[in-house]
Parts: sequence; C-alpha cells; structure tokens
Amino acid sequence: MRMLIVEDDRDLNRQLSEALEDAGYVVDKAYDGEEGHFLGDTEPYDAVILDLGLPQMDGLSVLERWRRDGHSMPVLILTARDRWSDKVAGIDAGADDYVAKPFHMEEVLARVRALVRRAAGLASNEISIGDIVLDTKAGKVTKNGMSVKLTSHEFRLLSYLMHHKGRVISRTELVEHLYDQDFDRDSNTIEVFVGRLRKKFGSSLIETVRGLGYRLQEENA
Amino acid sequence: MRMLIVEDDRDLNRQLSEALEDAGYVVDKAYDGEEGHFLGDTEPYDAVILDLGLPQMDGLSVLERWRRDGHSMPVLILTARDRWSDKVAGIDAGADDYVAKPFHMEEVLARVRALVRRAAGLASNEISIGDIVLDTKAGKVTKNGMSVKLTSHEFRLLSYLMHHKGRVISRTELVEHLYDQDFDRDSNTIEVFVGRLRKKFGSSLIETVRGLGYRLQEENA
DNA sequence: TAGATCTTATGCGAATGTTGATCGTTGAAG
DNA sequence: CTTCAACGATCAACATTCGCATAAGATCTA
Repeated sequence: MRMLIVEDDRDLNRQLSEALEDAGYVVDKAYDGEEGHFLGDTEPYDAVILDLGLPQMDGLSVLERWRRDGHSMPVLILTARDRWSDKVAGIDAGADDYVAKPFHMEEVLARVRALVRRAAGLASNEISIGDIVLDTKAGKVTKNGMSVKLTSHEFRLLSYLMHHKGRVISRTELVEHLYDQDFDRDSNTIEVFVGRLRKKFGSSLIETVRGLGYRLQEENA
Repeated sequence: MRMLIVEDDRDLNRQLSEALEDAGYVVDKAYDGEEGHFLGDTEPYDAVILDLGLPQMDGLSVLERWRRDGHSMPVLILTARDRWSDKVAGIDAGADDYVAKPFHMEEVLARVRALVRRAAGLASNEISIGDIVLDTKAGKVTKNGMSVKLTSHEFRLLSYLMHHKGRVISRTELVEHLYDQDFDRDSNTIEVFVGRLRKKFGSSLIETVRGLGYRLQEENA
C-alpha cells in the first residue's frame, strides 16, 4: 500500500509518516499544496492524508482538482480548524474522511485502515477465460472487449460454467443450479443453450465430455 | 436510498428522520439496540445512523454483530461521548464515520451524503452520465445544463440507478431501496417510473436487461 | 378542493424459453 | 473396417413470460 502525506508542518509530517511506515505502508511526502497536487495527480496512491491549511494551494482546492480530474483514491482530511462548515465543505468536496487536529495517532491509523479496507471492497468481480470476460457485478460479458448480448438463461449458464472452469459439469448439476426443483429432467434445454453459447463465442469455448457433461477449458494461454 | 436511524431519544430520532426525509431518503426508525439490530440484519439499507448509548443492546455491539454477520452497509456513529478511544473502538468495529453530539444537522447530512457516495465508489456529489448530471447535494438533475424537473420518486429512482451505473439492478432491489418495509412486491410501479424517466431523458438512458433488471450505460466515452 | 403525483389494471407485441423431430458423431463390438 | 447404438447437436415451431404504453383510479399536498 502506497500513501501520500500532504502536510506543511514538517514535524507533524514526519510523525505521521513514521507511524504509517511502522504500520507497513510505503509513504511519499509533500510539504505544500502544489507539490501535493502534482504527486497525487501523477502517482497511483492507495490513500492520501491531506492537510487543509497549506502554502501555495489550499487543501480543499487540491482535493477539488483531483476529483475533477477523475482521481478517486480515498482521501483523509486533516485540519486544525474544526468549525462544522469546513467539515461540510471538505466532505462535499469529495473527502472520504475527516480528522480534526490535534488528533491521536491511533485514530488516524484506524481511519486509514478503514479507508483502505473499504476501497478494497469495491473491486469489480471479473472472471476471464481467454479473451472472454464475465463481469458478474455488471451482468455483462465481453469478448475481445466487445460487449456480447446474452439472454438471462444464457448468462446464468455461462456464469456457472465460468465459476467452475476446468471441472466437468454434468447436465444434472446444471439443471439443478439453473432451475428450481421441479423441472423436467429429460429435456434437452441445456444442450440448446450450450449450442447458443457456442454460436456466440465459438465452438471451442465449451468442451463436451461425452457421457459426463461439459467443461470450460482451463486458462491455456 | 433507504436509511435506518437507531436512536433512543425520540425527539432526536424524529428530527433526524425529518431532515433525511426532506433530503429525499426513505427512512426506517428504531428506538433500541435490539430492534435496530434486527432491522439492519433483515432489511437492505444504504446507510445507517447509529447511536452508541442505547437501551437493550449498546450501539457498538450492534455494529459488531452486523459486521460479524457480513453486513457491510455504511454506518455513521452518533454519540454524546467524544473521548477518542471510543472513536477508535467504533472505527475498528467497522464504523465508517463518526459524529459527536451535539451536532449540526447540516454536518450529519453531508456525512450521510458522503457515506452513500463512497459506498458507490464515487468521488463527487455530482454523478454524470453522458450529458445528464445528477447533483445529490442539491437534489437536482440537468441535461445539457438545462434543469429537468423530476417528481420525488422519479428522482429517487434515477439517483439509485446512477449510484450504481453499469450494474444491472433488479426490480426487487429497486423496490427494496426506494420503499419501506410494507410495499406490495409485485406491482409495476417501477416499470411505470422507468417509462417516465425515459420519456424525459430519451429511451437510451436506461437499458433493460430482460429477466434481470435495468442498467445505466457505463460511461462509454 | 384542485392539482399534482403515485399506484393499479389491462392488453399488446416482442423476446425468450421449451419441445420434439431429425441429423451427426463417437466409440466399441463384431 | 464396418456397423450399430447411444449420445449429443441442431433447427424450427410453439408456448410462455416479460416489459411497455396507456389510461383510469387513488392518494397526497398546497
């Protein structure tokens, strides 16, 4: 995890970076708004600690410019002032959290932990196989980056297969997972859907294992 | 967006819920820890405001139990105490933010906005998609810079979709987040509102994924 | 109470799911 | 090597479900 600290008080900056480094983070330091803005704009940080009262460019402006430019890394605001209107401004400018000086180092660490934890939870859920990518969260499938339109059953079938790629899946297992209890066992719906998927993705995607079921090729890149 | 307020002070609870309702949220209320825990455990909230000092079960325990059971909705802790050790405990128990009583309603609103925003992985209070911009702070929507007049439910629906753009949202999920507990599950209100939004913004805005739900096109710049 | 907003009801048309007949393929036995 | 039976693939017709528009009834609000 790589962090940026933007704080003009050298003493405080050092205290913070020591504490964070002890906690196992890699830390970059900036001592004024311009330098801080530049670093945050060019380097990929997992979190930023940003003082509001800064020389050159004030913290709020730095934050606003980052957000306007589409940077969404978590930012923890640090400030001596604690009038509530400042807090509101900071939060609405896109800060993720807020600590008023003077603070206890423990609190800052706890909040940074929370920020990093939270940001990790937002990663999108993608499974890929060859040039096919299935995004379970967006409910979308792409092949070579091109979005492929699937019906809801086609999607569910593909999704199940991709979640168990490399394993042979019996027709029975598929039926059990795609349909509710009472469904005509000897119907060839599954075959039909496999066929439709093959038509959309090429016949090499789903391998049939005669007598047992189907299998998605393991990553054979 | 649907919120839960857990606060035993009836007066404060009412104040909070009125403010949140005015801001366009759907609000459920609980007046003790047990009731609060139960609701948070069973209903899907977009954010929770949780007092620490509660009868039946104390706030921190409520939070810990939620987290242990895998609920990850954002929680804003509210408390009269403001010793920093309580803050750290709260944060490490999985709180996302913290406000000390007495507070300004404005600040709570800003923090709630931030929580909801952050949970969606957004950096700013303005969400845009194509030439449409939704301002969650002002509760306004513009298309090509021109303000568009929406009714309250139209706004809520659009807001929820925009907070989750790119994802397929089921009708069920929409109903659960736009209405409180007792609402007829199989009603076609959602369809009707989707239709109205399409009439106002053009039919390409909301994509329907048959059998699954609706989706806002991801930024396809 | 009027006007705006929200909800329910209905019927149509299209997208999707299912079926069964038929055709192709596989692998083992003769 | 040929033949056969079992199994899987394919296709088109058929059935069903789903979503949408529209409008009327219900409810809220100023």
